[in-house]
Amino acid sequence: MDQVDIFKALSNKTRLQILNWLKQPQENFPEQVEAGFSEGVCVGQIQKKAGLTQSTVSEYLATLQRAGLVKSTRVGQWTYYKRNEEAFEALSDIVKSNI
Amino acid sequence: MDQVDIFKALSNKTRLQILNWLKQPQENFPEQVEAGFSEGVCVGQIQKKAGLTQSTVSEYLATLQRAGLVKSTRVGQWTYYKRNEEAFEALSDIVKSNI
DNA sequence: AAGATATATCGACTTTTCCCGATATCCCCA
DNA sequence: TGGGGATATCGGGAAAAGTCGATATATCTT
Repeated sequence: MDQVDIFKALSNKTRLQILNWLKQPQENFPEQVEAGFSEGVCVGQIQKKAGLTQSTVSEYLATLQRAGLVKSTRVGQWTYYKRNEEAFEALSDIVKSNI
Repeated sequence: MDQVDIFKALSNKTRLQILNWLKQPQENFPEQVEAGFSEGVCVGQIQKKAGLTQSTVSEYLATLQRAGLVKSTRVGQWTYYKRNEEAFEALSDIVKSNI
């Protein structure tokens, strides 16, 4: 994945919002209690909050994952997404000294 | 200028290259000697190196400037562009802690 | 004042992105 | 083992971005 694709993934208001929501899953996704948050938040919760269709949100999450910005875990019928913090640190360093 | 527009400005291989070239103007634009580099590099030099048309490069530089990533100075018939390093530091911080 | 040069803007066309509905796939459970 | 729920993928129409050639604007020179 090259830098252009990372920046493209970040070039969308909804995708930026999703990343931001995933910083505080407990606050932003109160409905998801039983499953805990260690694996992340499932697609349906994110979709509901984003107010876009399921297919759009699924595609957005795939885009973020291809860029390396989130990681996913499948548990039963659910896919949980969470931030990949290492990627943000690496990107921050790139912006600071390699662009 | 919001974050989305900054990331959009960075979502293009040529624009990333231009930003990178402007980190070392002396090395990357050896033809531009007489004018010095304190004000930056003029559009024509950047265009020649990018290998795209004048209108495209001019538009790219305008995009980078709207995003705050470069600054321009008009001197006679030339417009000199240089990096706005403060913007990169600010963006690095945003990526590290605000996205 | 006129021509030359540098840059910006405009109009058009192509490619990409956005976002949807429909459908397929995967997994659970009665 | 079949129905239902969660997610992924596909196909498409609308909007935006990429890129060009042509033209406009600004400035320098003579």
